[in-house]
Amino acid sequence: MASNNKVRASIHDVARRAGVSAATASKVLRGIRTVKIANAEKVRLAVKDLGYRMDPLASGLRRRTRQIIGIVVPDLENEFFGRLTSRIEILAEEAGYSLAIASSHESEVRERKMLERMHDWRVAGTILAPVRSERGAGATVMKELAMTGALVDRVMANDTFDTVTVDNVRASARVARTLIEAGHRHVLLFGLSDVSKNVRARISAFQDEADAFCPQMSVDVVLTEDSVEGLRGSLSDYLEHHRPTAVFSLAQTGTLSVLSEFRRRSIQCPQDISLIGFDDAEWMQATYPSVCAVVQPVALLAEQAFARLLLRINGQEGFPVCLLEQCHFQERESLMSVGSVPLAHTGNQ
Amino acid sequence: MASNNKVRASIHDVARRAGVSAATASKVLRGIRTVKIANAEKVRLAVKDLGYRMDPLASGLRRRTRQIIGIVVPDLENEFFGRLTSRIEILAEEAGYSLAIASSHESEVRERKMLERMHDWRVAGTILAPVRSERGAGATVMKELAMTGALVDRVMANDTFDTVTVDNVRASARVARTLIEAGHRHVLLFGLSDVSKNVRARISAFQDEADAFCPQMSVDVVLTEDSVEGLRGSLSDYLEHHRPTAVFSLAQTGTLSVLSEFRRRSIQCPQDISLIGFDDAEWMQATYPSVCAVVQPVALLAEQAFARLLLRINGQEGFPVCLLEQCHFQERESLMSVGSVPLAHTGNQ
DNA sequence: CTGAAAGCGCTAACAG
DNA sequence: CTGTTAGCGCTTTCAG
Repeated sequence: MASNNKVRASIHDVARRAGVSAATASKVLRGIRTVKIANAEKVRLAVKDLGYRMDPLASGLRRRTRQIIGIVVPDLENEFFGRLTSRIEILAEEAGYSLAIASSHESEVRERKMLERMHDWRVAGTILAPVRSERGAGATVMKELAMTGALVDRVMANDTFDTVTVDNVRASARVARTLIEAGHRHVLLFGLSDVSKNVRARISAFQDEADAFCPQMSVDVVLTEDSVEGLRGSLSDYLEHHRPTAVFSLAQTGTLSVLSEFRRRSIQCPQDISLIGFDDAEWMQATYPSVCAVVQPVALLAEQAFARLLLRINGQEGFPVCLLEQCHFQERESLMSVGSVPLAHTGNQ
Repeated sequence: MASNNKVRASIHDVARRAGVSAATASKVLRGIRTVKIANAEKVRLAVKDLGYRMDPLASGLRRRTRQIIGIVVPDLENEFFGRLTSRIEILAEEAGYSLAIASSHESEVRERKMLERMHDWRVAGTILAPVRSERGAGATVMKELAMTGALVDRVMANDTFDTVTVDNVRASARVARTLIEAGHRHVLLFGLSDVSKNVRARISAFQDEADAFCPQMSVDVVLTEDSVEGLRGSLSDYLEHHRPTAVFSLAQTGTLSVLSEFRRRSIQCPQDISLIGFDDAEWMQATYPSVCAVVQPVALLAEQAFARLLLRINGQEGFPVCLLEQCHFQERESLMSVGSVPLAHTGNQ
C-alpha cells in the first residue's frame, strides 16, 4: 500500500518532547491561556521541531462536532453554483470551518446520499441548494436527520430551515413591465421543467403583472422536461407556428438555445424578436446581439445563506426566516421597442 | 448550541441490541463473511431498528487511512474545473471513496493550505490541478508531505507524480497548420500570463510549426499578467497599431475578450480577422460568428487522472508516467481563408 | 496551573 | 466463529 509512509507526530509526541502532558499540549494548541508561559513556549517549539499538524477529524471525534460545514449543490458544472460554492468556501474558512462540497448531479437520490454523508461526517451545518425537481425532498431528509442547515436558491419558504433566494416575483414583474412598456403584446416564456419552484414563480409573477397592467397581452409558455437537446426542439416546434415579439428565457441554458435557434432560423434579434434572459453570464456581453439579463446577486446569496447557517450553528433559536434578495436588470442590445427602428449598434454587421 | 440533538446509535448500541460484540458487529458491517449467518442477520436487524449509520471518519481514524480522495483545483467558478471535478466525484464514489473538493482560488498560498488540509484529513490520495503561476509549488508540497497524488492540467512531466494533461503541442501545431493552410501570414497569439506552462507550451508549439512550414509567417504574442480587465486593454492597445489576419486565443477568457473587442472596434470576424480559441464552451456555438475552438477532452482527463491515482493508492510502484490526451479541433464560422469570399452564413445578418 | 484517566466511534489482533 | 483488549489522535474531567 502506498500511503503516507512518513509517520506523523501525534500530540503525545509533542507533549513528550516539550516535557508536558498531552492535555497541556492540547490546551496550548487550542489557544487556552491557562498555561504557564514557559510551558506554552516549549510546546510551540516542539510543534515546530516535529512539524506537528493536528488531525482535525480525530479532534472532532472527541468534541463530537467537527469544524466542517457542508454544501450540497445540484450541479458543479453550472457556473452559478460554482460561484456560490466558491464564495461560501471563503466565508467558511474565515469563520474557522472547512467546507465539504458535494454535488447531487440533479438527482434526488444522490441528494439524499450526499446529505446523509454530511450527517455521517458530523458537519456543524449544511447548506443545501436543492435539485431542480424540488419537492422539498432534500429539506425533508435534513429535517429527519435533525441536521442544522439552511436552504438557498430554488426554494420558497420552508417551515424548518432558513431560506435564501432571489426575489423571483419582483424580478419577473420587472421584466414584464419592461416588455409592456416597450410595446410587446405577445411574449413567449421559455424554460426547463415546470417542477422547479423558481421557474413556477417566475412564470406566475410575469403573468400576474401582465394581467394587471396589460390584459390584452398574450403570454405563451413553453417548458421542456428534457435537458438541453429537448430545449432546442420544443422551441423550434413552437416557432414553426407562432411569432411572438419577445422571448423571456427563464434560465441560462434556455437563453443559449434561444440564441442558437434564432440564428438557425435567421430570425433577427432584436428587430424580429427581443430576448431577455433570467440569469446573467459573461458571454452574454459578447454575443451578437448582447443579451439583456436578470442578474442574480450570487455573492449576496452566498453571504446571507452562510450568515443564517452560522447563526443556527451558534444556537440562534426562532422561526425560520425567508430572505429574498433583489436582482438587477442588465439592459443590453437584445431588447427593442416594438415597431421602432433598430438602434445603431457598434457590433458586427 | 444547536446541533444534532438526536443521539446517534454507535456500533456498541447495535452490538448490544443484536446480542453480539462490537467486533462482530463491525465485521458484519464491513461485509466480512466469517460470521455466523444468524448473527449477521441479527446485526442487520439492529442496524435497521436503530437507524444506525457508521461514522466513516472514526472508522478511518482506526484504520489509519480514510476512504476519501481529495481534489484541489484552482478555480471552481471555471466551467472546465467544474466539469473535471464533477466527473471525478462520480468516479471516486464508484470506487468507494468520498471526494473532498477544495479550490485554491488561483493562489499559491491557498493551494498549499488546501493540500495540507487534505493531508491532515489523511485522504487516501489527492488530485491536484495546479494554480496558474505553476512553478511546481503544489507538487513540491505534496512531495514534502509524502502524499499519494496525481497532477492534472497545467502540468508537464513531473519527477514524482503521474501527470495527465492535454497534448498542447499537437493541438497548437494543428491550429498553426490550419491557419497556414488558410493563407494566414500574420497571426496574434493572445492570452493570460506567460507563467502558465500550458500557455508557454501552446505558444512555442505554434511558433515551431510556423517556423517549420511557413517561415515567412509573422507571429505576434500578447500576454497579460492581469485578469479579465487587463486582457481587454492590452488587446485594444495592440489592435491600435497592428492588424493581423487571425487571432489564436490561448485560453477561454481570452476568447471572450477578443470577441468583445472585435465588436467594439467593428472588426468583422472572420472577414477582417479570423479567430480560433483554445478551450471550447457551449456559448461559442451561439455567438456571431460561432467560434472555432480546440476542444479539451475533460472527461478523459478526469478518468485518466483518477485511474492513475487509484493505481498509486493501491500500491503500484514505478516511475511516474506522463499522459498526454489529444484535443479535437472544432471548426466553426470564425475561421476563413485569407482573401476568400465569406461563406454564406445561416446566422443573423 | 497540570496530568492521569477515561472515552469519542471504530477496528486490529489474538486468545478462546 | 466470537469476544476481549488495546488502541487510532484527540479532548474532557477532575483531583491534585
